[in-house]
Amino acid sequence: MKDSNEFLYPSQWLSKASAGERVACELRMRIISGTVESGSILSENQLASEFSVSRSPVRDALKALASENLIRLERMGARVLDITEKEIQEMYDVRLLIESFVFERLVHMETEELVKDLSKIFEMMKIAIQYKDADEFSKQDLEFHDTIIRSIGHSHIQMIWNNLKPTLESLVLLSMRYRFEEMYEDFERIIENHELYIEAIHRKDRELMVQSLHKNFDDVAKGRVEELWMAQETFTKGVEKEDD
Amino acid sequence: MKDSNEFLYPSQWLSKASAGERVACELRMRIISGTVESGSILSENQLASEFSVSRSPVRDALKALASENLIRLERMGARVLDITEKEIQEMYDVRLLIESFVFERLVHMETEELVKDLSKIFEMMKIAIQYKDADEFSKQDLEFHDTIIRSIGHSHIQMIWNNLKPTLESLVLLSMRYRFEEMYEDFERIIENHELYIEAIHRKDRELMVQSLHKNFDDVAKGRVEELWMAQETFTKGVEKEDD
DNA sequence: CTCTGTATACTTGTATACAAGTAGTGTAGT
DNA sequence: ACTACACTACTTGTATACAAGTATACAGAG
Repeated sequence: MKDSNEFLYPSQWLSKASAGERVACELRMRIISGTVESGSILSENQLASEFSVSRSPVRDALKALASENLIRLERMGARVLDITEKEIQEMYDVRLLIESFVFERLVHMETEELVKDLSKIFEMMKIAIQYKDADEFSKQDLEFHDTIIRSIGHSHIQMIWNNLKPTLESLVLLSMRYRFEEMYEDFERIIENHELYIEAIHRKDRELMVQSLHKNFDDVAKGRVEELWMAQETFTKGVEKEDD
Repeated sequence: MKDSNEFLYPSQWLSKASAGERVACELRMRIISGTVESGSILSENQLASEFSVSRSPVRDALKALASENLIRLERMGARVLDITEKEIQEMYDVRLLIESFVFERLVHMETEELVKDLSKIFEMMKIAIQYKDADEFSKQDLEFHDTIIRSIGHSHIQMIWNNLKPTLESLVLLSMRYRFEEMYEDFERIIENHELYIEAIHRKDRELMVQSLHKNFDDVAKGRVEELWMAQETFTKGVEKEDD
């Protein structure tokens, strides 16, 4: 019964996805979780046979992962890059850069609609926690930030976010699965932070925004990377429990 | 003799490029210059036959352009998005965001090597102006900023820049070709600004940095978009004069 | 005339085939 | 033992083939 699902990425999320996207999502999870170790060389043919698809979708996937800086396309094969503390910090930098920019815009905008949308997502996050559904929670968490960023209608900021999002999605998925298993009490705080976040947007309180922003970032990755990497076996096990 | 080169993108720059990159670069120039108008639908087959390649490289190119927000991949065909004043302003936002971040890092770094590298590029820019080589000047201008951004070794900031760079390259190419023809006197000021830029980095003078940063941005696109679009015929004519 | 079904000519995504180039291996000659 | 050369195994990039899906136009039923 253990072999029911060998994939790290939630298969339900891929219902409408092409083979290329499937390969990309799964490969991304494996790279970020460390299931495929950094430094190893991936070849198109090898991946094609591993995922039982042709080289075309694999090529698409590799291009996508390369643009996310998870692999580097070399003359022969694609080298898996490692995700160090530095990489995480860099993503943190970019998120801070983006969301600070977004906030600055939000202060001068009508945010009523946004706050309503965020509240809805917030409620769904709470439900996901109640039902201990790490994947659903992760999805809503990403959707939360996506909604905020989308709201200012800045296509180039959106582009940056869109490029960062897949990697972040993987990180959040892995992190949340781990914490549902091992640090369930974390979620009380996570929920509080999101509530604070909404409140900050509602009140257009820049100080509060930055504060909750930092707290939120800390919750996802910062300072937790090591225990994240230490717990790979939890990630791989954690996949099977979602299907209730 | 007018048909010697129907391409907008400098063909010499593509010597080591794959067919996919060629298509992407040329198509990008056509979109940004307005040669293919916004709203029109590009199909893979049509482009394949137009560029005399197969669909595979065309697909690569379309994916690249989609990630740069120049086209949107729809169910049937790829819709060319238009580059309005708003888009230009957005790119300006991102550049300001990136380079401000970079500067903040540079202030705490050893910049001697960087200043030397920039000085070299600066000299080459001056030569390019002397020889009225708009394409070479554009290349060096891009290389100038690339060098600055690369110097802080921040892979995610680099990613953002790498995604922005192709579009910017096209914009700069078109802008510079136009100005070599019509506004040659501009270059004195452009050169001054770059000198200021180097000086700012050398002295680690944040105020001067921001100042030259703004001046530099203004030089590329801001406030000049309209005359840029008005002068499409100059762009298309301007291609043939470079090959001396 | 309007609505509905269907034929057609597109589209995309995937699979496969092929050409050209590169790393690594082994072997022959010194 | 060591160098030179060629041969094999891969690699990538491109071309082509095919399956499945979708928009358009047109014809026939109401």
